[in-house]
Amino acid sequence: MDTTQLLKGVLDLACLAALRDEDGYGYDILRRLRTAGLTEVGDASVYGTLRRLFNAGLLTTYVVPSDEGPHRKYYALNPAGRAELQRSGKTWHGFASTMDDLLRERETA
Amino acid sequence: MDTTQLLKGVLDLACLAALRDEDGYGYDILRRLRTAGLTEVGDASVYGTLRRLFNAGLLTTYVVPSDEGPHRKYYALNPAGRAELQRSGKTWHGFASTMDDLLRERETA
DNA sequence: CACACTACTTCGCGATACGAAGTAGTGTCA
DNA sequence: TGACACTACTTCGTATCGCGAAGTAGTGTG
Repeated sequence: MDTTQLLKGVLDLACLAALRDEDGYGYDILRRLRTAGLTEVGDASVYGTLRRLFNAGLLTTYVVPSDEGPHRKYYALNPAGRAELQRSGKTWHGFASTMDDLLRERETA
Repeated sequence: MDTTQLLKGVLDLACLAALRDEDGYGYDILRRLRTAGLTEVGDASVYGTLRRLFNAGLLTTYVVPSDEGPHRKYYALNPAGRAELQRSGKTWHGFASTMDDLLRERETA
């Protein structure tokens, strides 16, 4: 189900969104998400999600050696990833506004 | 973690919200949620969630026999439930706006 | 040389939403 | 009378997912 994915799989969306404007590697995306406000995201969750998105054919990947530490596995959105980002972004907004309706005082009803 | 609960357990919030203005029994709450827009919620999920909320001490319950079918197990918010509704409602809004920020075009950055 | 930070992987756990199936009461329609 | 549909709830097994813990490995600092 789509809704099922949404009820939990918000991290997918978040990772896709974090990659929209710029390629990034796992550790960096982790920082982006935490900076953005998802302060409690675990590192393993992000790495796992990125791998899942890659396996789903939504991301491309390439390894870049780094002078200041271990190599970095970069991820980038491919067309399918962008499509998915847009699609599930819409789903999210729909879901969020449904929840807002539910939470809004129903005095007017 | 709180965030963990949020990432998936939105159904809890939805059920609490559905009970805010009026007591309800499972099947009815299922309809409320579906009417509200959560069209794909499974019945077992709702029943399970209500039982979980009850076990967590957030709901009271009472059985009412019905003339037009099987008995109905009503649930009602108790003070703890109302507190939780408000608390996790806030958490939800915070989370939702974080997601909106992430999804919003970051051109201004 | 110990430690901290970066960067990623693997493993196992717990929570949970779901589908399927079952039980049971009422009403309808032939 | 019997088949069926709708209401109302329960139980069971499954899949997914986010997470913590642990491990590997490279770099820089005290």
